[in-house]
Amino acid sequence: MTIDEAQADRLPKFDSLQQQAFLELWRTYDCLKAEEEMVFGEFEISSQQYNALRLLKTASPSPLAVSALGQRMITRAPDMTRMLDRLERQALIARVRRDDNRRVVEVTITQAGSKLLRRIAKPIRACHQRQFGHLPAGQLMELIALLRAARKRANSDAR
Amino acid sequence: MTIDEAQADRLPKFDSLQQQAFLELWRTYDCLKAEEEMVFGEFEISSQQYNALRLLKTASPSPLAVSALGQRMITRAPDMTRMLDRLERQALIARVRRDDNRRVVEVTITQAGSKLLRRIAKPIRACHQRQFGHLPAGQLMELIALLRAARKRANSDAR
DNA sequence: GAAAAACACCTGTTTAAACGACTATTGTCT
DNA sequence: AGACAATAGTCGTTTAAACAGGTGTTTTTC
Repeated sequence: MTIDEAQADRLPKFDSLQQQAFLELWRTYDCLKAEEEMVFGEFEISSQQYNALRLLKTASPSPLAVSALGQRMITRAPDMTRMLDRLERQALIARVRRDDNRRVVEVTITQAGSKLLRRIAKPIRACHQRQFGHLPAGQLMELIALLRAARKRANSDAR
Repeated sequence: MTIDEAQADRLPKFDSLQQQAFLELWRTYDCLKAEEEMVFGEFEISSQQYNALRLLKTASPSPLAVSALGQRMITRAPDMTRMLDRLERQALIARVRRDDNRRVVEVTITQAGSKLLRRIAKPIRACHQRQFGHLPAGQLMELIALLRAARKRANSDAR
């Protein structure tokens, strides 16, 4: 082992501020996500699926093409098909192939889907309330602004 | 459909601040995570595995029991065994069953593991620099503080 | 107007996550 | 000492994520 390696070997006890920020983001997200997923779990749905249903609900009564839906998802889903398969199996969405362009499949939320969304709304709101309710509105807005600012660069040149 | 349901049907265009905060957290995390995973991908490792290696490095030269390692992971891993299997297959860690308590398996990072950690250090630092470098230190510290504050409740009564 | 390119989605396959049940070892209680 | 409970890790199985390649459809190009 060279002297350089020996030096590099002792990792800094405190990471850079940037690294620390990422770790805190990770930890916090993970913590809150776990709680959220427990709520979704009771309704036999994943947060991704919930996200998709919400997007469909917002679009309704218009349908959304699979690709359009995919682009709007928060977490990029490389396999929309099978995710929609699962939602369809639960009768929460419906798919129809468009007639004037038979390549695209249009997705709509069903009544059952809307109903599920309504049933899940309150528990989810309560969950977020538990998570962030103890922070005053000013701090929340600040947090939101900072998170947006952090993403701004990433959105502009990367991705 | 009842009148109540019809009302509940139109979801609010703007969610509660709490919900908005969670969404921003999700989006930001997802965005940054994706970039980080590309870096890890070049080294054929996942962020979870990196996390484990770092913990082992911090403990070294002492070993860490599987359970101790599991508890320190950021994202709770319900299957340490197979994750360690993969690291062991890459010769990045070593496992030895403890003699005075043959139930526990002690894990140590190998030389190859340390070396990988050293090689990956710079690209990762650069990644976080790209992600957060454009924010002034004051804002970063504020972000860190807010993220910690958000977690505080979740840590105290839940989990 | 036929061939090639582009598009939108689907499918096959490999890999890892998740959940429980299971094995081996140690500690506790009478 | 022997039964019972607790602990530490492993393994089996189901389910979903990821990636690449494939199919049918439309648009473009010559």
